[in-house]
Amino acid sequence: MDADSKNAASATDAYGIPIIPDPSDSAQRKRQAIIDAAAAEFLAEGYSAASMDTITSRSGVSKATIYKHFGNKERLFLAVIAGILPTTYADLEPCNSALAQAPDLRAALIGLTSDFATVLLRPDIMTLRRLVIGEIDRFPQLGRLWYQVTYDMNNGPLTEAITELGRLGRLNAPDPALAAQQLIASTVGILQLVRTFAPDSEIDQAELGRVVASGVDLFLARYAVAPAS
Amino acid sequence: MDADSKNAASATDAYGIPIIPDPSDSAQRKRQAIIDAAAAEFLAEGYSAASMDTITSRSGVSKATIYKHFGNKERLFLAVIAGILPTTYADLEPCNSALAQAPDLRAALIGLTSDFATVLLRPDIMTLRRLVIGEIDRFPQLGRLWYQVTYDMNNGPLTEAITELGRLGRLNAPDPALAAQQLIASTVGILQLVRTFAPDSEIDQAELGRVVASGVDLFLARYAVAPAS
DNA sequence: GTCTATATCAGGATAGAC
DNA sequence: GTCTATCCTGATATAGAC
Repeated sequence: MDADSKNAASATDAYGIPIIPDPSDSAQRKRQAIIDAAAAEFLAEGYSAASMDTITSRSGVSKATIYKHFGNKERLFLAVIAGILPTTYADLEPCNSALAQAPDLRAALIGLTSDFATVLLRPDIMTLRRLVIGEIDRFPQLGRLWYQVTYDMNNGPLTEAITELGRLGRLNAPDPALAAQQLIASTVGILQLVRTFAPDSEIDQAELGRVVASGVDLFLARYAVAPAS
Repeated sequence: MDADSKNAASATDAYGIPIIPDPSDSAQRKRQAIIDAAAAEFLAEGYSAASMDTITSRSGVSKATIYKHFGNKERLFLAVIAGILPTTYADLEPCNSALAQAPDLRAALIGLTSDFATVLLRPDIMTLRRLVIGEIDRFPQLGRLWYQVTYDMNNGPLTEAITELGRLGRLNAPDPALAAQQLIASTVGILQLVRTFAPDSEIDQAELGRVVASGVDLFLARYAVAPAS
């Protein structure tokens, strides 16, 4: 389709300067095709039942190429999961910074936890989560990676926000890290637990709102500083 | 070692009455040996990586016998897990009934959730839990079974206790089922979540007590009826 | 770097004697 | 009911040409 390494030596940019392509340009595309095919297969079948033959046919690349790139099945699996994990949580980033300044704290917390729940309950993320949990004993690295990603994306920023709200005199949480865990657990965690064992259950928006609101009220009943009334 | 079906026809009890043994007495013992060996193999390797050959050697029974008893690998797996699940939760039964009459509600809730946590965080139960979660897509029945067992053993009785405490005027929980989920989630759930992804981490009793107590305080801050003070 | 063709072996499952 | 011996498919991984 596009320029390949074969004719790359004669290609020039707008200034007539030869474009030196990454010698592994085609290799990179193949590498990505392998990763995509492998991800689909691993998510559908799990690690052990996944077949390198199936990954080979779906990727359109020969099996020998896969082994040249990734060495063996374990390394391919780790590369695939480690590549997927951070990107799935990327949707959660923006919602934390404004929390400390929100005029209506309850509404802000409900919005935050609802966003968390909506992302984390997505079927593809739940499937990935089940896969990682099931393979933790075989791949302990994935547990550490999962912990780091969820901490950086969820618990870490939330803990900081709770600390800041404490400084502002709006919350009274002696242990902000634990308070953050409690807020997550009593909102997202409840819904996640049910969905973990019931993969095909629909995400009922009304139930989501009800559980999340009740969890936020639980949190505020314990940690909110009573306004002058 | 012991009496087998071969010489059973001549065995008599204390009254001289011939003991008619269950014709499948030896078969039952073999069946149990298969289940034990299979449980060890499945818990160690997962479903797909578990080997019927390994189960065969460890059980001391021939492979053909295993297939006569259980038909195929899937049915063996389901029989094993369905057999283990209820027994692992049997340790939780007694602690619920006395809850409504406890003089010190906070202490009683801390004791209850501590017992829950101590059992559910046991490494063998965590391993079983990871296995079931990882195989949910292949065996949706296990998800329903898991839900039923945990509901009957945990959430159900706890919901009833909260309802009863509401009738007694000691709690004010408009949705007892949700309140029960919140109590579990913000105590056991937090510890379980961490251990799910960190299989080798020790269960720190001090941390357990701290998290459980804080979760109970969270629960009571929202639902306890203030005593006359 | 990439492919075709193949080595090598373990997997689940069964036939048939006893 | 139980065993021994075996079938056959599919698995991961590699050798060697281009």
